[in-house]
Amino acid sequence: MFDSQSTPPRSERRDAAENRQRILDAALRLFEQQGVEQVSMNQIAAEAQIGPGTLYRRYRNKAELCTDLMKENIILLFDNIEAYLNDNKPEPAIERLKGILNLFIRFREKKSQLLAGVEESTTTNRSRSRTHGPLYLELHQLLVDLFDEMADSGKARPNSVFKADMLLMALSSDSYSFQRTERGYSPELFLEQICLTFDLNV
Amino acid sequence: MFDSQSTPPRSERRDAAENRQRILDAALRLFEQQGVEQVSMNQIAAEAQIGPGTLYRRYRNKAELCTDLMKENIILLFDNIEAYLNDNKPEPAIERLKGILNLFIRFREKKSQLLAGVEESTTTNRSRSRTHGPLYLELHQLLVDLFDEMADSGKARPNSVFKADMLLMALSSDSYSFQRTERGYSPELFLEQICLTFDLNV
DNA sequence: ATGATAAACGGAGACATCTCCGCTTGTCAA
DNA sequence: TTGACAAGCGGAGATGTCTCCGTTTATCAT
Repeated sequence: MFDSQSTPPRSERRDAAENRQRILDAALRLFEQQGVEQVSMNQIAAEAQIGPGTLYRRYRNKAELCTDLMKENIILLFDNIEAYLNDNKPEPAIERLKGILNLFIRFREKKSQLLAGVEESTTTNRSRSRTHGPLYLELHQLLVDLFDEMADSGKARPNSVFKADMLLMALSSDSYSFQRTERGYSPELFLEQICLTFDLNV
Repeated sequence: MFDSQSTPPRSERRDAAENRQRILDAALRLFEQQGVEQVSMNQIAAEAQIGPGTLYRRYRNKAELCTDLMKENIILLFDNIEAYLNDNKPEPAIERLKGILNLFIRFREKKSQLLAGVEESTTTNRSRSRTHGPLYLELHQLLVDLFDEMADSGKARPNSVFKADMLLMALSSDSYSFQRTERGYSPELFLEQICLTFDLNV
């Protein structure tokens, strides 16, 4: 699912592989020192001792780089979710949904900076990086399935795709960090409010 | 409410006023020709025949410039809303809320480009232009009041401030244009889905 | 009028994004 | 091996954002 660029069709050239690693190392180093936000593509190229062109050949923007850096963590997140879902099969869909939201919010807390980097969408970028990344798509599908399951044994069915879109919007870096910092919500209170607002209660 | 920079404390210098007009004219011209997105601050400065420094002195970024260009339209929007609220005092709060959402969506349709410009928030910009502009704040207050009114005569009360934040998030340029273009919703269907999702029904 | 003063100007320049294209280098078939 | 060639490299440069600061200019009290 997430190996689309780490395992290209036919073997990566040796020098290219080395540069990839240099980039990843350099980025991680700089991100730790100065914060994701503050580091420019230029700096990363310099730190990795490659030209800007080489960097941009591989990653069209910082968001893609961050996504690559997060790959492992994203896989872990989905492993967690899968395990959670397996352990809680008998729970009602709504309960499992809450569980997933909880896992995602913890994930967001732990990796807030890089995750913000992943979702960063400079208006200049033609493609909607946020909504088209694997993280979004995968989560979206998960939510849609749960909403559909809830609707099956329920009454009226709001369009699950739309509902999932709105929920992910509400959980976006932008929204979440606004609520955390400006409105002063804790992760727990935030989740509670989300449940109230999106009608996710027993 | 919106005259904070068009009527400064003590009279604007004559040359400054002239430049302001040159900027506004130039921006409008270029925006029409090439689309808001495509026009750079540089181009605007050149077209207005002023230095970049002069442009940035007045508008810290394109979003501020767009806000200024939208001032009249924003005032008109709120006039419309006020009129609507006056004409529909007896309607239940939920009905009035829908009316407002409808007005806002029409507004968004009519001025989509400039409005996207207003909400543009390059991640580099420290200040959250979207959530701190007068448009957001005013709308937010309106929504909060209506939610509070609904809660008065209702049962449980989700935090109105939070709910309003989420609703505005859902109505943001990002979210709206995604639903319009990628999900293929018409303005009417979008509104309907919003009502379903946020539990705004008779 | 005129001079003091603060506001406004403008453009050089620091730094960022992103592309283009000639050069280099790994790879694989022969 | 080796040679052809696609893949990869790199840095100059186009364009953009945004700031700094020496210079100009409008305004107002005198």
